[in-house]
Amino acid sequence: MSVQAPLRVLLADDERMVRTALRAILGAEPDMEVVGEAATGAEAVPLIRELRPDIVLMDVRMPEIDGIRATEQVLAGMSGPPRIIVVTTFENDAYVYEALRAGASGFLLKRSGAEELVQAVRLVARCDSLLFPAAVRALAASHAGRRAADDAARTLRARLSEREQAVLRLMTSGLANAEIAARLGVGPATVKTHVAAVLAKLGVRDRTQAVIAAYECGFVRPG
Amino acid sequence: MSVQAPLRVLLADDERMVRTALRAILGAEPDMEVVGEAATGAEAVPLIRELRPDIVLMDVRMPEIDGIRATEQVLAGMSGPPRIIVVTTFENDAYVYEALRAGASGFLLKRSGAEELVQAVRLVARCDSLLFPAAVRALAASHAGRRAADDAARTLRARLSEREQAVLRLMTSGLANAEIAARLGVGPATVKTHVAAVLAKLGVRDRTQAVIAAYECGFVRPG
DNA sequence: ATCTCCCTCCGCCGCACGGGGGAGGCCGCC
DNA sequence: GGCGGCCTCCCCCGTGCGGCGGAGGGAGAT
Repeated sequence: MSVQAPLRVLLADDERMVRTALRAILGAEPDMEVVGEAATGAEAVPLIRELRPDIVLMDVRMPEIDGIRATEQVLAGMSGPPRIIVVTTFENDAYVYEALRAGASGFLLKRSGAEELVQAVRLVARCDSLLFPAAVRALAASHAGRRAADDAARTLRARLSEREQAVLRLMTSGLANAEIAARLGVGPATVKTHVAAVLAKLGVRDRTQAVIAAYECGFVRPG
Repeated sequence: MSVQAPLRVLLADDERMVRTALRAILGAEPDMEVVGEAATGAEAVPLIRELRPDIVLMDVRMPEIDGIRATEQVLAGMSGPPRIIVVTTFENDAYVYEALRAGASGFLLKRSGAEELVQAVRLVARCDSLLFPAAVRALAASHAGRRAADDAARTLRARLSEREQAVLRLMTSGLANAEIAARLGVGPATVKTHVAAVLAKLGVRDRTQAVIAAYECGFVRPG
């Protein structure tokens, strides 16, 4: 149950060393697999269409077609497109904004540590929210944010069975397992099973993290 | 620790029977106390200023001054004003909207059951968010919503000590007590103490409910 | 007909969590 | 000086939670 299919990641960066480094970091994670590399935006777009990775780490500055445009093209021309994390060196607000407008699911700085990178990939894969550098949070209120959140909620709904969604919803109401069982008219053991499934599918440790994920994904909305 | 000072509630409704009913319902709760009643808006405003209740249940339709205006006047003329829940018979969107504009913290229908009523009072007392009837949710994205949420976050910040806020913030990151302890550079026992304080002050049962409250209050914002 | 997924439920187990109660040091307020 | 709030930390204890493994039945796909 914990050994789901690994996350298939594609790297798009013009610097070979960066790609090597990313591959090393992500390859060390048992649940991730780098399925392809591209050195330019023009290379990346068809490769992504062919390989259909779960996640793309997309550099902003690339020859021929930059990362923002490549993101646009990928998202425009695919059904069930991958989640794209835009990677850049500088905290340039314009880039962040454009990346969001283009439909990127995440934004990451190259100076980020390995741990942060891995976390970001997992989080985006889990619910494709866009909440990494603080800079993004401020902008998230705009259109791009809403669209991405709705999108996230949809994919989350798709991944969870109906019963699991119901359980998650009740979890986000602060109910304990026994209370959820009473509400749904099933046994406590059944609820435990569903909760375990939700935790596994969301890739989280406990119910608190599940509730957080539900909020961050827009699966539930705060008042 | 669970026996904090009871919530001091004031009732403003022109129908005596309604007041009696509300008093009966709220009086049955060990943590609530009805400290006063008013039959008109004109009566209510000075009474609220004098008694300084935590919560006001304010009817919309009242003689002399209606509930909306009374709400405005109370909030305009007091420091540390009470949280006002506007009560009405009909799901009239205009009323909801006006109530929010006036600064009400909650909106409740008279047809609500006793359970929903006490829940609403507790929730508003806890974090004065505004999320009861589904009708409110739709409007909450507007200015009034933002303002109230900011307000809520402020009062929440005021109630929690600095350390407690830090702990709550880390809780909303999905961290366990031991991890929080590591981040803050203190012992696990200390974190447990802070967590217990947060739970008590928020009036919730466990860390999951605390995280939910934090989101609902706008203490943390989703991506 | 077989396979897979979902829903239902069972046991066992370890542990983090939360409740209760206590304690010492620090600071600011009255 | 005393009192209260905050931060720090300790004990014990019960239990809800989550991990692990198993099981049966029903629906739909191929």
